[in-house]
Amino acid sequence: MNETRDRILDVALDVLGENPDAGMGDIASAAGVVRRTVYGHFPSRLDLVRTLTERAVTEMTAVLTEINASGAEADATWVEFIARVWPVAHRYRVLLALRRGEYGEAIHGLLGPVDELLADLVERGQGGDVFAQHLPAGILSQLAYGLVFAIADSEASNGTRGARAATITSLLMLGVPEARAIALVGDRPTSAAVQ
Amino acid sequence: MNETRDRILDVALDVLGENPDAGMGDIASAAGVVRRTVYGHFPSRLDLVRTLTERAVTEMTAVLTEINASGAEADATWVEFIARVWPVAHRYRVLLALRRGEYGEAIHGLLGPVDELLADLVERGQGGDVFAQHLPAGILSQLAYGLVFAIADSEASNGTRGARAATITSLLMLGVPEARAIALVGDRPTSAAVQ
DNA sequence: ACTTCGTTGCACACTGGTGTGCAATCTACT
DNA sequence: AGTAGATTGCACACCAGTGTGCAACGAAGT
Repeated sequence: MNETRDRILDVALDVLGENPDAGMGDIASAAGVVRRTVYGHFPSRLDLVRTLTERAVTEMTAVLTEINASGAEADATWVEFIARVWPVAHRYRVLLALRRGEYGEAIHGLLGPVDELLADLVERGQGGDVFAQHLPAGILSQLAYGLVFAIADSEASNGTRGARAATITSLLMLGVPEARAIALVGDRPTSAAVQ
Repeated sequence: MNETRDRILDVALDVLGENPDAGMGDIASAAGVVRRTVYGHFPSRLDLVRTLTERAVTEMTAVLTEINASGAEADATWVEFIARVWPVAHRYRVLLALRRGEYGEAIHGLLGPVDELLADLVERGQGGDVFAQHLPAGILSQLAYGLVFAIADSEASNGTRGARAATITSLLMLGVPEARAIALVGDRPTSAAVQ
């Protein structure tokens, strides 16, 4: 029923992913629809972006709270999180870009819950001497998942290679020793399947 | 003689740093000058941005080639580089934002030499088993100095604290063990002066 | 006083994007 | 056939930013 609306949302994620400054017209034609139609579903550009963001936040918080409840060590939890989020990270990478710029304020607000969950996780890791403590949890968590999205963006994201690279790199940055990091990702069925 | 021109450049770095989408008008009034005057010095917005970038590239390549010639170990060289570049990193953080967006192509091209020098350094470190090898040198170097600028941006950059944090964090990400990383920055007179 | 040069203050044309209004059309369902 | 809802095709007003043209102004140096 809302098939057009959904298609617009999907396509918008792609188009904005390639160029965060793309206009409603670009999105419309990419969705095989006329500009006017897009405005029929989303009264303003901000509405579109906001909906997109809400979607992403919902998905991510769901994954995060679920994994967090498993009670595993912080670094293992982090690995699990990246593995689960990775398939959509590339699609949602636009959010990082959107956070600066016109709608920065709005996006930032919506992303709040995710930020909090991640900061809590990192703080837990720091408390257990699993993560490094040279930076406050709030900042370190931002940098770490910013890094993950940056890798997802950098076209080194071919297949599962990117996921492994992103996981290891972010773990290193969080202060996990290289040997432990490799052991952690090595444990994972996902990466075991690679080559 | 070119005192106005210089002031415009300085101020433009500030203004664009806070909002990469700021217009010529914003820059002009921030420089205490009329929009028309800015166009007198820089025929187009791109000219302004390009000049700014060239400035940054010149400074950075100078520092990098000088330090690189000292022949120290790759990780020590990296530490030295961050320490030397840090004072201006916050001012030049715009470049990272500017790299995406309208003039991305042009900026990216100008930044080429810096990218190469950094990639070479990281590659050298990887060859000597000083840096991790889970990612190609080109990408790893980009991520590492992107990280430095990100920290410079995140207002955790109060005083010399930020420099220390940025150095340690980037070293960790490059695969340097925490103990070694701390020893390296601990050696530096700059960070020794902190607290 | 005269000239030069940078600066100013308009006015202007142009572009590209946003958001709206409305009648016409198409499609699906009954 | 008839109706409802979504989609289309235009036209429009509007805004913000860019870049230009030109006459006037002001301070410096000669």
